[in-house]
Amino acid sequence: MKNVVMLENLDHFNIGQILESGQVFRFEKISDSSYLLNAKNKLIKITQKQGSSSLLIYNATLGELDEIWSRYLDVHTDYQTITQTLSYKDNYMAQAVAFGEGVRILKQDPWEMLISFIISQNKSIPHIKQCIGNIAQQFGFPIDEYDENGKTYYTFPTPKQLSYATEEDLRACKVGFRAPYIIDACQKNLNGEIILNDLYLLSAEEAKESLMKIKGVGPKIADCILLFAYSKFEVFPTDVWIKRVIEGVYFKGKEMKLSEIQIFAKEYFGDLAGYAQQYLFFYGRENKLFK
DNA sequence: GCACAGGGCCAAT
DNA sequence: ATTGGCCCTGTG
Repeated sequence: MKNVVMLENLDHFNIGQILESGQVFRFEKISDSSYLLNAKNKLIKITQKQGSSSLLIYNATLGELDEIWSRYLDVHTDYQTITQTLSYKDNYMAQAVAFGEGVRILKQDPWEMLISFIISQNKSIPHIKQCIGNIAQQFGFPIDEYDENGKTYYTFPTPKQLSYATEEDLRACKVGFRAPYIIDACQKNLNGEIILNDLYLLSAEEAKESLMKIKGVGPKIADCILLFAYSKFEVFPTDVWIKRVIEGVYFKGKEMKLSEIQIFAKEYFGDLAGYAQQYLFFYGRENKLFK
């Protein structure tokens, strides 16, 4: 990791909060201020000192910073307006934003998001990470060795690479009943039934409909893909955590249907729903609220 | 040790 | 529209 580049004057940017907010799975914390991040077929180390507005990215060049990482890390979005608008909504939202002041929504790879969130269903985050790691190790390419621990890291497999996996192979990666879903995603991708790059151009609604043709992709998983890969910020992925938070904060603890929560979020948060979801998720989960 | 839930979805009522 | 079952693992 000899190349290092620096990003300065970042506000509303906390790499720890960004990575720990449940949107990304291929990272590990290696010290109080450093993370290893496996993305874009590369392994980088990101260091941000406590409270600092600058970032060091190891194993990256200036060219890669411009062409890859500034977009991936969403450094050009103005979060001042977003956080302010949401904070004015209500007191609870203001607390959530204050707690997760440095959260940003990454622009990740659609294929990796598709498979990752198919795996995510009815699993806890550590388990999701483990399965994705297993799959990368089995079907991806090795990348740089990280010389501080001598461990080998792997790229996320392409659709072609992953299509060589049998159901048995996938089950060996501990994905369980999701194995046929992953196979279906590979097939629909390779035979052109779904062209992931085309979904950028569609509305969130159209793109969601398309994603849900894949087995194992329901409304929640489709919304996660739309938000974390396609930057469709008007969606509101509603999982058990968010459901409990919304019920607790906005409906006096009354049990609500998913469809009702979707309608509420769209109406209340508008085109910032995706950001709102991310702050609420991070706040609720880190503090084990409404459990 | 064992019940339970985990960033849900499918298939059968 | 509603509900049971699901691979597997960490937690209490």
